[in-house]
Amino acid sequence: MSAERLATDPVTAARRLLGAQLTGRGVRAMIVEVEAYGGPPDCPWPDAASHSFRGPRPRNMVMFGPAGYLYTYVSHGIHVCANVVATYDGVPGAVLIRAAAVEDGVDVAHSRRGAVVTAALARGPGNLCSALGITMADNGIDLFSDASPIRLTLGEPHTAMSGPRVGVSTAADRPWRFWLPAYPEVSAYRRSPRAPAPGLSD
DNA sequence: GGTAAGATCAGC
DNA sequence: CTGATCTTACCT
Repeated sequence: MSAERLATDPVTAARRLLGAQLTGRGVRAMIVEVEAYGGPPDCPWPDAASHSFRGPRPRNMVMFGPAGYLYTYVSHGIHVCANVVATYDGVPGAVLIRAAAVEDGVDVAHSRRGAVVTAALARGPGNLCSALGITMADNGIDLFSDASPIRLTLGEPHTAMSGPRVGVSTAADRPWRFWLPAYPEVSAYRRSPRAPAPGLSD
């Protein structure tokens, strides 16, 4: 069971997810950009930017479960974003999948995204879920089960770049985003307009 | 029961 | 830079 390789701190899990294959509904893509998210103040990896920071809630329950499960949420009422749950059962942590390079099923991904898009079909967490057909109905599924419509296959370690996470208003300087160099799917960095001046947070 | 903010994206 | 669009969480 490869899920054991994700039963570790969110940063290590994030690095291990780079280069992994995510297969969903006729599309196979290699993960090229991720962000680590931790838990409440009293856990080993406190993280004010994490959805689990204020403890378990109906929405974030799966973040508190075992590693290797899918946590989805709706952002700004518009986009679905996908996380892979990390850490140990009972300790919250997750890795947001921000971008992937579509390697198989390009036509399927293309039809889901719309005619205008040419390259970078899965650039950005919302676009990625759109391309792979991931919805809120997939929240809580086991990514390592043969029965799941979305599946994950880990690969070999990669050399990664790192930097601050995109769009978060708290802990804005923490370098918990990781990506593989030279992929056009990697997002441009955008600091949240609500974040304090660089150097003053976290 | 009201309201404000948000791990986004596309179009000016 | 701004608007779209809606769920969640927190307040009264």
